[in-house]
Amino acid sequence: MIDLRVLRENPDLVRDSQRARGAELAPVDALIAADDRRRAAVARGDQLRSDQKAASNAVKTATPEERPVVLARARELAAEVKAIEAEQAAADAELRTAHLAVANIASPAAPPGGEDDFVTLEVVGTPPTVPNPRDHLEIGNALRAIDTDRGAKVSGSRFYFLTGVGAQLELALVNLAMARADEWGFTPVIAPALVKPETMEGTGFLGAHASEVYKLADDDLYLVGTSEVALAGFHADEILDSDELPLRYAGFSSCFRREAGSYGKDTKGIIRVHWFDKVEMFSYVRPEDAEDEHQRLLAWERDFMDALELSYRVIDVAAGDLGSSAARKFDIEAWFPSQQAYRELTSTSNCTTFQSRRLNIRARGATGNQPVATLNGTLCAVARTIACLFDHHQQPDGSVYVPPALRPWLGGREVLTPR
RNA sequence: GGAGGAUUCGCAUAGUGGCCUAGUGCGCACGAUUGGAAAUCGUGUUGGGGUAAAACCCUCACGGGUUCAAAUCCCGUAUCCUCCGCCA
Repeated sequence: MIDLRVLRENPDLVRDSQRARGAELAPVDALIAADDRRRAAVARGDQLRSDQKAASNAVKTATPEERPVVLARARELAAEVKAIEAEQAAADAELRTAHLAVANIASPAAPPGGEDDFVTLEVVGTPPTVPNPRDHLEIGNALRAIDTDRGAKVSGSRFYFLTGVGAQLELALVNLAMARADEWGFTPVIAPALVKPETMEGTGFLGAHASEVYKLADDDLYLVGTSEVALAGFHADEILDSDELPLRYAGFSSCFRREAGSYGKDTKGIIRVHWFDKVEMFSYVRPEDAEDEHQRLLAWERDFMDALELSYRVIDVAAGDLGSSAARKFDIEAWFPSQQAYRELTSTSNCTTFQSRRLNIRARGATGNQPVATLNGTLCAVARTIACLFDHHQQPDGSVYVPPALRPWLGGREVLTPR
């Protein structure tokens, strides 16, 4: 949710953001109107309640003669209060709906435009030159590391088994990611993959992308698409101590995505799947520290890419391609030789105070209690990272090079060789 | 899945229809006292809405209901605890 005070004082800031996102302006005007209506309803309701309270107090001090009159007046006011409260509840609901319909105010620094209007900030490393590169699935099959046929048999399309060295590679990546995060000061967390509707809504995933989310109808629970959801919900309805910020968590969980509307995209292999495991970084910071923290998260993501010896580029995602919660987003896209293309491996978003308003997360400070800023960043999305490692580090002889950082968890192996 | 019990301002508690504008202790903050500290004493200390600032309104797990009036009575829900059943 955006800050209604900002909207009241500077509505053009919000309108500019909507334009940059390529979104409609109507929801902004609807929100302004709903805010006005609600405040009017609150003022009327408060006045009536005050009157009714006075009338009710008069009942106990009334003499027996006065009592019938006083009581009648109190009854009348009670009925009016009941009516105005229904009106106020309707105005509240209307405001909430209008409020949820407006995305976070995009950073003025975010490039305007849509998916293709990103700005490349940096290109790191040199893409390897592999003659006749094979894709990750061919390599994974040869190594008996990835089994999508049996994944499909057991669970359907976009499912897979990791077997043998594939399974070990997942554990190696997760261990490396968690060890690094721990060094950087993150609290390691194993997070639940099932969350309540209010948690899912609070993180902004039930808006435009609701069709991406799996729901368990019988239990009123959602499967998370990222541990960001659980890590954001972790401090919901809490007032944090300003002095203990920043709070940083590295969460591991399975992630589930319906991938509705992505038919035909990345159907081969494990780049786009319905389920994968991920280590996600999540920070709670003071609002004024959010931009610096965003740069730190990006730096940590790059550090991990560097440890895996991948070549990649960093892009500044355009306003129109931001999630509804994000004010700014940087993606790291790694080079896939078989596709001769950069593909997204990590993504870090600055959600400013948008999520914390929805989830009611504040910090106690000198100027009162204020919403905190939340930021998230992928440390390692396992399946896609394995796909990239196979593709990127394939050797002409069919083996796959193992970067030193992963070797401690792979029995010291320097290369993976088909048996 | 079944049977009981619990949920009050950071923590512990008091509170069975109007004097609750929620008391007390601990903790915390500030001040007094002190050479400095402890102890002691005093003051303050839930959160939100609203306003130019006030006034004012809401908040006793949450949602309904009864009543002129609800922390208190009634119904439902959630969470936690104990026991039974099942179970990795």
